[in-house]
Amino acid sequence: MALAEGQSSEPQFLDTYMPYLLRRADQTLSSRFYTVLNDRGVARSEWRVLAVLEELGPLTVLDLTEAALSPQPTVTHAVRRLEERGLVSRTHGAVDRRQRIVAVTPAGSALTRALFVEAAQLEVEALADFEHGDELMALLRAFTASIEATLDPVRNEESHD
Amino acid sequence: MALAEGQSSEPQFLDTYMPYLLRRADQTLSSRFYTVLNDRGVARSEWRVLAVLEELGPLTVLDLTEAALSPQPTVTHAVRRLEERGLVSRTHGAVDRRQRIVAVTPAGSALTRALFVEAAQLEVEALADFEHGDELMALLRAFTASIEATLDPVRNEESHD
DNA sequence: GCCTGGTGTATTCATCTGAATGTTGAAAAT
DNA sequence: ATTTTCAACATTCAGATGAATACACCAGGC
Repeated sequence: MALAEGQSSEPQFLDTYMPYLLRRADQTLSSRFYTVLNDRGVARSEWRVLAVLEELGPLTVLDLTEAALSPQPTVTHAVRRLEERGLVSRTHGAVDRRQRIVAVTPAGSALTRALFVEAAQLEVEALADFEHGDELMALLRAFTASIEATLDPVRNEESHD
Repeated sequence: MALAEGQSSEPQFLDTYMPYLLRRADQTLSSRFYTVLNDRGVARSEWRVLAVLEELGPLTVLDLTEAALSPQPTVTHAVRRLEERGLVSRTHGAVDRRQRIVAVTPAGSALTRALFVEAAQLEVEALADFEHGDELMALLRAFTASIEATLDPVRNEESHD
């Protein structure tokens, strides 16, 4: 990949552009796990829903949307497909009948835990040669919290009710 | 968001799962810029192509695929759409006539530089309240390099020819 | 009760994505 | 030169995505 002619005006944009660095790290790290998902016939949006449900327990669609970092229609579609495969169930909310409470079924939980194991293995391998994994995680959590505070300075409390 | 009943078996998977932390940081950080892209009618895959071309100069489709972190068909589609809008040009490779050399046009360059400005502004705002931006970036670069070395231990050299 | 405004979820539909495959050209072997 | 093999890119097509919108239900005022 030979370098080009002019282009000295924007010498180092990408190398100091945080979203690019984050995405590049994610992409590089996750590529092998995406192969696993493809082999299991699980879309990435479905994996995100399953992982969050397994981790947090039954949730409404809106809570799922926030936790799974996905738009609400994407979550609804993913949940429908997962329900058709018997991996999650949907029940009407008791207090608010508009809400749909989504929960993993035993089959869904088994699949998700199996994926957790594979994901954890790949993570261990990836972090084996890297000294500062804990430090990086701590910085990422702090960074995310910082941005959320900047974007939305009002509600510094969550799930307080 | 009340917590659920059982689920103490996997207490903290997501909070120590690097891809989730990376994605969460990216998502939170990039949400406002995605609004900018939507307003400009630029798909994310197109933005990635434009940004890389502006940064690195004319590239083949394969080099674009690597740099833009996108699958080859996605890049080809994005390039076709950008060409239809007059934002990039495609010429045949001189040495290898299978190759297509993709380059930004002046119009594409102007648009991309405008997007760079907006992206940089949002980045500055996001990093304003965060002390360890440089440290985080350095760790991300080192982490990505570490994974790449793990995945592909052979070629420790790139663009050496 | 009946509106009216607001929130949670589903649906629609145009578009994007990407796995699989095709096409074209280069390179090596004979 | 012809064949074979491989690499670069394009195309196809089934499915995923997500903005816009519709629908269903709740809550407050009357």
